[in-house]
Amino acid sequence: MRTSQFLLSTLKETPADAEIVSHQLMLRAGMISKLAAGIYTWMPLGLRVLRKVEKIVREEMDAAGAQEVLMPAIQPAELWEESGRWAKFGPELLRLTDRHDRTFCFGPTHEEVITDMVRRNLRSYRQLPANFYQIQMKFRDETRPRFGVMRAREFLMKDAYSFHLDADSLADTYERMRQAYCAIFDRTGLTYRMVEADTGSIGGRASHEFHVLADSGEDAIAFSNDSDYAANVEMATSLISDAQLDAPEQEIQRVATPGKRAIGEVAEFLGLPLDKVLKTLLVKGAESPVVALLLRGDHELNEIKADKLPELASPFEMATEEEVRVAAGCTPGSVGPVELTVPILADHAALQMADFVCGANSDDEHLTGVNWQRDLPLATGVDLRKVVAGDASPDGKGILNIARGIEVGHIFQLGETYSQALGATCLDEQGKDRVLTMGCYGIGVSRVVAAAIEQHHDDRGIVWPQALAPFEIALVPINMRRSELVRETTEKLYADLMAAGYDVLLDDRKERPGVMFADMDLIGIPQRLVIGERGLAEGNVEYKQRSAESSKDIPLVEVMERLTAG
RNA sequence: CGGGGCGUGGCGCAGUCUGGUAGCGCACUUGACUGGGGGUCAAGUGGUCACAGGUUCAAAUCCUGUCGUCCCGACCA
Repeated sequence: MRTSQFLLSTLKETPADAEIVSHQLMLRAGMISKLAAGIYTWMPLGLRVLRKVEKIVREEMDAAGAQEVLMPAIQPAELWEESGRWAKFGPELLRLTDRHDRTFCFGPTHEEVITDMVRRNLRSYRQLPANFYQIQMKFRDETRPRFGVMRAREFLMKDAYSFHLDADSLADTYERMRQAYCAIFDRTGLTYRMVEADTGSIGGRASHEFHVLADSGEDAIAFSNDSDYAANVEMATSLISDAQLDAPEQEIQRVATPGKRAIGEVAEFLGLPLDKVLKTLLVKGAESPVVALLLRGDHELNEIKADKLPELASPFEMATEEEVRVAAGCTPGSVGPVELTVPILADHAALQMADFVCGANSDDEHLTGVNWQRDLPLATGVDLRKVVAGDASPDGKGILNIARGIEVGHIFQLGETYSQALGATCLDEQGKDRVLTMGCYGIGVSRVVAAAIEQHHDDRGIVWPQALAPFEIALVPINMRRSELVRETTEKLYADLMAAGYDVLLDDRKERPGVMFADMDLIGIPQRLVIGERGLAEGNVEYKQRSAESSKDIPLVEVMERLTAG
């Protein structure tokens, strides 16, 4: 491709409404163009990258035995009523009415459609297991679309659905998908982690998320420094430490803490570290009106874990100020477990505190020097908190680090939720009708593009991994219009590289070198060859990797082999 | 959903408070010079000032409403 025939719509200035670097760079590089909130046109440069991701995904899905289909973006409401999701889905579901007053939605996902396709077309266990995928635009009417294509309303997604007669078959395909996902993300050249994930309301046994690591990621991931263990922070279990409980040294004492409500204020006021202060949260209970949750002051409640406790109301909800007043007789800031008459659940770490501070169940007062067993009975220990960096890895190997990640893939075992609701069945070997069990596997294709930039950029622009780059090699001739030699050499190189199968971008614009360099850097072409008279006089061209600090001269005659060598 | 900001040429912004013929930088066009990291000079193109209504002799500017867009928040005691 020649720049003279390619829309290179680069900007020097950063558009004001782009918050994160991938969004800024995608706009500046001219990859995307905004049409409305969360809705973007993929321009030629951006589309090339999107297609690279798609190609990798498609190849690996095919290799893993999945069959490609393409389902409608517009889906009839009836189908969603059958699955029960027409009512369940909120305003995120974009609903439409056609001229005949029939109701539709723009598909945010395709479980219903695929299950319908399967129930109409699959009859026999001989056709199973079957795994279908598509790469398609979805629409979710997010409350607050942001970060460009990272969290867009319209986005390109690969979704796959597998169908099985039994759980073993599902587990087989699930494992195959897990491996296919690893192959896919390996090939992108991105640094990622596969993590254990919350199966959420959908249920099912196994669930893994794939996260591209980047500081701007919206999710926190905990992973061991000494094993393969990795989990969403929401999911990571905290190990019960076997450390001995320190013996009490202080007497229990009531102290005034006027106006100190937040745990940090109390600790600061008393001149104590956060981990000496016990945090008491009152939440709505399942059977009693409120339940107290105890955490060490420096730990945070993991609501996902709390939500799963049978003692608590589901969904998880904090008690109101009035409920706190009724149960503890004080404002939320002064609640403590001593002589509290509601059910108490304590995080394991909270049970190992000694001589700690807690609320006194009286406004503006706290207790110091509190100790388990002596001053109050040992509470029931549960896993309540979010893990923090430095915690022991739950598999017993190494300690946990925490990194930010961008969720780009999610696989999970769906079970019979949709096949049951829609009546997707097949005959088994005995000729009996059996409800199919399903797996579901997604990849946010357009999000991968943004995630790649979040992970690979510098102050000059994008630094594409070779596998995702819109072009692999940039040819930058210096003074092509004045020098016959430069022009001929460049044209020959261009033809040779194209013939060798490279995606090459020849910058044949009538621009000054600085402009060409800046543009090639901004759009992130991983390799660059500069052809100038100066170098050619020595028989050299200048080679530079986008990620490298400096360039080096290489003999023109060796260019082809040097590039092939990487 | 709640709160806040912003809508002025393709992009970034000034002008709004204090009403009086719409400006700057970048980009774009043409020419000259220049020619290895966003160059210089000159001449140009391009704007119903988001939209609707109102006040006024006069509205980008004041008032009312609508729409768009961005940010923050949705309760860790």
